[in-house]
Amino acid sequence: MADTTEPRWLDETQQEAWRGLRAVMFRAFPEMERTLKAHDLLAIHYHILAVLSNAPEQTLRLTELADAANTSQSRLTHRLRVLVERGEVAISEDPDDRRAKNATLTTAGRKRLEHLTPIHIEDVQRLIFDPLTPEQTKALADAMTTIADHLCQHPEFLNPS
Amino acid sequence: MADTTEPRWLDETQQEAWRGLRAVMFRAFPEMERTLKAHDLLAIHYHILAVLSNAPEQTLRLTELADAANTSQSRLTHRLRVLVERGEVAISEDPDDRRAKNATLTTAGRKRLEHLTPIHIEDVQRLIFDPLTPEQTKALADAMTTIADHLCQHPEFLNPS
DNA sequence: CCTGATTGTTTGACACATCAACCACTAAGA
DNA sequence: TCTTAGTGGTTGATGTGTCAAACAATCAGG
Repeated sequence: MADTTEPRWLDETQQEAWRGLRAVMFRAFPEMERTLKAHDLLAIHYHILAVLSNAPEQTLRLTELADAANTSQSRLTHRLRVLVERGEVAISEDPDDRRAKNATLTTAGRKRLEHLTPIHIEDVQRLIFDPLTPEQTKALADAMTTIADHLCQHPEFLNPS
Repeated sequence: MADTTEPRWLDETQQEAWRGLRAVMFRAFPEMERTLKAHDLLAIHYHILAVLSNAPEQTLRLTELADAANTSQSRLTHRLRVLVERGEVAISEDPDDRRAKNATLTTAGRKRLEHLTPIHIEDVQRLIFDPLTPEQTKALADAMTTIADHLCQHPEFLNPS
């Protein structure tokens, strides 16, 4: 049966915000991806390395890694293969739960990350933050954090997941 | 030769903003895509229809359409095929420039869009705007517009393009 | 008019993302 | 300890995005 409630149309401000978000999403992110690709890495590869480097012992359970890298487990498995083959990440069985595995950043992985980080950060500054005043940056952080928290705290909002 | 200038590290606020942007990018957008997919449409298909519906005569040159939909021409060609097959978009040769083609929204396409828009808008509200105060929304629009303008006005910032 | 450069669009090969189905293991209840 | 449900992770088929290369039409110079 059809939903007869009136659609919640976007107001002027929301339309602006939404247009801008899409432009950033579909222009800035692919651009960063291209830069990383020139160094034989996908953005997701980079983020896997980055997330691991911030983890205690440089190690994370795969499920946590997938979550922290904003990706699905299946995608993580697929992309991780390359990093393991290159010796930049090592996988080990978890002693406490034999279903689980842990991923650890290797020395080679760390080296790779340290080399790439300045390059990637420069893209982020150039494409995202350069045009913003400090006040705009602060406001952006505030809004994005609010949205992100809402997304993560209400996973039931997401479809099959 | 190595670049010896110090990398422009992200400060605390920038890191927050960047983390949030990535979370939204990699959680909210795919979620919207899933909703549209349940209606046999990719997000890009939806946006093609939406952009056309706002164009004068519901018609746009393919290059302009690609730009307005934040996508590459090649991707546009590929995805347009489906919409043309379904009779939701019509392609016609441009009389003035025989290289060019124009895309027009058909009645069927318009119907399709009108049906889908409330569904998609609801996702946008739910996943993006619901947790924000009007002030946060305004600030978000301001920041995103600034970034997006900067991106579009400096296409030379983008790689091969 | 030629010529070369540029613009508008299409094509095909390949790599990647997605999803559902799957296997292995753990946990909770009877 | 059997059973069933749930969790952690992997797999493979399928469709999509990307890129470089192509093509055709126009434009600018000589």
